[in-house]
Amino acid sequence: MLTKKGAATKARIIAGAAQLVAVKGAAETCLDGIRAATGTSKSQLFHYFPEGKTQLLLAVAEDCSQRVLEQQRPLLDGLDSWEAWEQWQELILRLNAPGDGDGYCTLTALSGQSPQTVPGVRELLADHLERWHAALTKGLTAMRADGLLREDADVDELATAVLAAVQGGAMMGRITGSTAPLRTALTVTVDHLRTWAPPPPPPPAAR
Amino acid sequence: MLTKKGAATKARIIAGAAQLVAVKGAAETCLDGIRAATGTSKSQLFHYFPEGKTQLLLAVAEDCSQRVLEQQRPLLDGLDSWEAWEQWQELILRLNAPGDGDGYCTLTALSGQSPQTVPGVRELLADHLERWHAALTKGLTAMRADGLLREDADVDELATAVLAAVQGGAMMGRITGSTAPLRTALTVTVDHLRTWAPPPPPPPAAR
DNA sequence: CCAGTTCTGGACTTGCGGGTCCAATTTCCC
DNA sequence: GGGAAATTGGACCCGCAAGTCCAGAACTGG
Repeated sequence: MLTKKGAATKARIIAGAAQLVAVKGAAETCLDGIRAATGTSKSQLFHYFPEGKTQLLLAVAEDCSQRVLEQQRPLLDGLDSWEAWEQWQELILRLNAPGDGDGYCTLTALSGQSPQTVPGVRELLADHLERWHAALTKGLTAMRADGLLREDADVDELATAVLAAVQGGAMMGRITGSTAPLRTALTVTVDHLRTWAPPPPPPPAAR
Repeated sequence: MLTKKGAATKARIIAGAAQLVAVKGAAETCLDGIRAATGTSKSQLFHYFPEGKTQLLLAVAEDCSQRVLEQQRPLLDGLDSWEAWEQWQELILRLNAPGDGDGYCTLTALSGQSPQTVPGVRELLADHLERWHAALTKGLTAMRADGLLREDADVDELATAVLAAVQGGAMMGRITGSTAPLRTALTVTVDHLRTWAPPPPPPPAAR
């Protein structure tokens, strides 16, 4: 049971909490801050999240995980050509720009902190990575089937490397306050994918 | 002024705090826990770190940054051959094994949390990455000079990519509880370095 | 060995933040 | 329109953890 108004309030709480977590970190975000930021009262917080802060943080993590993947669609599901990869790269860079931090910063903030604190977050993040990885793998597999990658390319490993580059690059970017590391890491890694393109066909006459 | 005994106590506090931070996270590590773990009293904590917890955490971060780099030496300073890179890879994997977390986990724990909380940590981490990056770049530059890499290789970018792979791989490993992602990311990225090796000299007779 | 400093133990204060409670109000559905 | 259920406000409690304080022990240099 949850009326339209109730659902709206709940969503508002999650959004506000995500914002605060992204800015201040999970531990430094107190319920009273969330209350103030969302124009709610303490009782509402516990009405919608009876188990308190941990449940709320978990909901925030779920929401952000969803959002992060959603923001990459439909590109993420169609990484089956070099053009698609290029567009995706640009999208990733744009999403990691200093701005709002619509989920990105929030998730990473949680990933650094809550795994030890909030039960379930670790599993959630693992699942998140898994889904992301699966999408990359799917695209690479399609490319291999299309002859854009050599038959002996290990798409699984390549996908892992790309994902690691994104995570690592983003983390370095957060620390240095620049998008350059992410841009470089992504570019280099996707360039690496290209080294797995089959050799150009020998000149028609030869062999 | 700091007697021998005093210095020992201070070091003990830092080490104990680092341990706790690695396990529970910075926010969840309370002074009383540190006190208990190091067999000290509250007054000692504030005697050696008058500014309290933030100062202590910063000291921990400094110590770990030092240690992380130190653990990689002397290999880190001699990455000027493919053999050296291979050994370094293995060392990194070993250091990121589940075990003790001698600095590794601590630093990453801090990097995810304290930048917003403890002033100075962000700068410290940026410096840490910078030094690490410089060492990688130095090795690659030497290799390029030795003809192990093509002249047009961008050693700076390559170093960034390697570093991102390490960071991202380690992060994914922490979440999934496996060293596989790091191993894969590192392997793939170092393999990429190899694609920048100059083409093998054409067979002596030919051309 | 003896001042002066450094080091140590532990009790105490204080504020903050998570969580509880209940009474009032609104919304939903019939 | 009326009653049950969902929603809201805000005062209150409580424990924990940061930080303070001071008295006493241990160490240092001359």
